[in-house]
Amino acid sequence: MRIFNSYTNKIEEFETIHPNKVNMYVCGPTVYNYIHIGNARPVVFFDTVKRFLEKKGYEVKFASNFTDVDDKIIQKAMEEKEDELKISQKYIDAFLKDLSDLNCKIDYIQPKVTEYMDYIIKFIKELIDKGYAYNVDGDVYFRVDKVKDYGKLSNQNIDDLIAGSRIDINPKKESPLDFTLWKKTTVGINFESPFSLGRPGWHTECVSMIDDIFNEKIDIHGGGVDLQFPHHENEIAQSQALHCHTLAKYWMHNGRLSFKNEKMSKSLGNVVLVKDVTEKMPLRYFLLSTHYRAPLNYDDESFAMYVKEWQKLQTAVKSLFLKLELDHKLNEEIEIVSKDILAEVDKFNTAMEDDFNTANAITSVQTMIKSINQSLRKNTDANYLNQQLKAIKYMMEVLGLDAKLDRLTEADRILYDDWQKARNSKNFQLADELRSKLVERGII
RNA sequence: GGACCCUUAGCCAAGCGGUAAGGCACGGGACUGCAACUCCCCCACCGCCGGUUCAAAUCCGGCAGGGUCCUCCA
Repeated sequence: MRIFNSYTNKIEEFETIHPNKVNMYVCGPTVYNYIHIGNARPVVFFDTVKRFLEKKGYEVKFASNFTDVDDKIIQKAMEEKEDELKISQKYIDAFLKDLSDLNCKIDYIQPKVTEYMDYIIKFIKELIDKGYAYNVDGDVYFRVDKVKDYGKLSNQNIDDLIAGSRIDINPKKESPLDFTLWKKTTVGINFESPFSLGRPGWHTECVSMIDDIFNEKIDIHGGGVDLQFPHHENEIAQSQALHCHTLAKYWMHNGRLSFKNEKMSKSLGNVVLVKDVTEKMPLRYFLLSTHYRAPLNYDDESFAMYVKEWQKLQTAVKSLFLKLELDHKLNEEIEIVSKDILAEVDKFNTAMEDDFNTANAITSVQTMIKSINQSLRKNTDANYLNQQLKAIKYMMEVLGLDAKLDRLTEADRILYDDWQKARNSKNFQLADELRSKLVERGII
């Protein structure tokens, strides 16, 4: 398996640090609002990565944080005259709901900044003790020029960064590039620390959590490209300072999502929230339709295409499942031995192993769909149909696409029989009534 | 000002030196009680110009257009 490593800027053979074990971390949301579909891209993508690694037999330890201490949350809390923790909890719940709707597994480790305060403080203290951080009147900054290779991940050199720096000059900092580890403040939620009453800086949160949860260099660190600089660069700097390593062996960054070729942002007023998109599976399908590193553009016209494709996919899988059920021939334990099906599954896996090329993997899904429809037209034997079902289910599980295949109840079978009888006796009015019942129950 | 990326049919999108995957739409057939679904066929010389090569969408150079990062942003 090959993965593009943003740190080295190369496609590399994937080798885990420990045999058969993958430790991975993805930067999670700052919970001050509902997430939009751009936020959903890394979530869905890395969920897919995890699914595939697990299918390959890796034991995956996956963590993704909730930033529940942040200026934006404080601001929101003041606006809504609500307690900050309530605000963040509200949006954590909403986030998890969106994830479930997008069929993302939510059983991963979910650290919150508020629950990690002791550890974060200890982490900052250690940086100060080792001379990598300094305290100025209660504010603590990280000394960037003490770390060599700063800028390697985002491929920028320090001199250019300083020259192009548009950050307002902060006289407390030794260098404009130094970033905040601890901010002295009494506004909003704050915590006691040896430095001052205040709260931690964003860049130190993830790295502290990783340090505690994994206790060593991890295999994969993921997030959106926009986090590459400065967030991930700063995480690496802190890790270099304390542990002399780059925090993660493979750094993975997904490309941005735009809306009608414009940046999706609140200021442009073109934000599409996940909760407002009713077609959740098509959304997931859409998010995986382009290679994760490429930019992805959302507009209603192209999204409609994916809605349609999803329906086609779902129809085929449901029909196949239904046929086997009605014939009492469903066999989920079957082994795939048919050469053409094996070849397609193989092609699918090859695409996924090639830096998670979901776009090409989806091609295999479509090929399977076509061949399923073909065999449903013919009188294909149940053995082959069961193998096809097994193959398509495997692919859909990896991609996290759920067609909701429920076993038929006795009542369902009777309903279906009655429908067929009505049709055969040309009682079309009754047939149509029964058909709409079947559709309603999601059977056909 | 610095760093970097993209441009493939009407639309979405693979490919990454060996002669254009796939999907949607369109058109032509078939199936069909009506709907829907489905099947078969058809559908591109890869932004423009030049270079390297036996061979280029794929490498190099120039031009045009679009975008990203350097600042909170997934």
